[in-house]
Amino acid sequence: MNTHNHDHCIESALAHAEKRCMERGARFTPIRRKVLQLIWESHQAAKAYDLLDRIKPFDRGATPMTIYRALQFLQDQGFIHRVETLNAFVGCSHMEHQHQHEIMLLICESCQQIEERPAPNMIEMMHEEIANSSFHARRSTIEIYGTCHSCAVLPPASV
Amino acid sequence: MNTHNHDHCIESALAHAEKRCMERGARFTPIRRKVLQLIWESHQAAKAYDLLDRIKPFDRGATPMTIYRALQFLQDQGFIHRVETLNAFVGCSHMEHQHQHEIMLLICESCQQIEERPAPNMIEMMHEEIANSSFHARRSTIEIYGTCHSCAVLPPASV
DNA sequence: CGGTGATATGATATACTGTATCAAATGTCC
DNA sequence: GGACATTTGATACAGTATATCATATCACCG
Repeated sequence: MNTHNHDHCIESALAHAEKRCMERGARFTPIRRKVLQLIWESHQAAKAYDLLDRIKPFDRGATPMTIYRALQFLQDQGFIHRVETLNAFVGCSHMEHQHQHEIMLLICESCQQIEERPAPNMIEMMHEEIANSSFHARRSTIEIYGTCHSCAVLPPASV
Repeated sequence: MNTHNHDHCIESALAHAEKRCMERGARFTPIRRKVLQLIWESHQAAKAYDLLDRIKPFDRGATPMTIYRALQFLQDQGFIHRVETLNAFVGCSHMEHQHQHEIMLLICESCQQIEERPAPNMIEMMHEEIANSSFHARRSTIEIYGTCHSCAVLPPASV
């Protein structure tokens, strides 16, 4: 994850989002596009007020509402995930999937990069483990903290 | 979970906490005890500022710091869990366990009651699912939203 | 086209959540 | 009973998020 063409990540995410909006008749406005682009500038989670600071050079009148509205839209469309344990947001890297709630976020405590992974077997095991309490699960938030491969091998290269 | 002697829950939790503090040489001060008691007044998650309002009749000079310090202590001791998706706190009902991080919280969207359950198999499955990404997991937050048994059977009795 | 209703943005205020800091009080232990 | 650590008091402020009303833009249809 450390050695990749990150510009491609960004372009790909934006293109994918644009396509999805077309299909759904949703409006991928300049603000929404810019916020998504800013979020994708790294694989770390972006905080709302950091995004606000970073969008101001492009949108001088931006306020918290500007950001939170865009974030809400991007979440509704499944373009980003909220990282609950960080009060922050990260780009969704599995936009092609339907069950985007059945994922887990792997959060590296060393480099802060976040990897999204589908967790179908884990979710199935969860349903088994709650079966005898007769709880009907509808959605789940799964956030795992630890050390990513890169950081386990060598000191965190660049943050 | 709806039909139980809840006074017993509270007394049991307080007694258990007191015992643990004794063993560890930690101080179970009146403030800490009161906050834990208030949290245990229901099986729903308690918000910090609600706790503040509710402690004021007993501690007129209480401030946010009063609450947050007590919450920090109770968390450190493993007496409560933070519910990340709610910014709220709930009593820990498995104080006897050591691996108190390997749990999941089942949150009923109807009655808001929260059940804590150990999730050993789920955690093991998680480790399997992340093995090929060479991610080393250290701790996890798992919060499941859905419908509890009581609410599936009959309309939410009392909130 | 031009109107009309829905959607998006601007602008302001405010609510909610959580932490920093320094001083005073209390407990612990020799 | 004095020294040190822990807890609490008190004040300020940082960080996160939403409510609300006004204005602008878009989509669609007549």
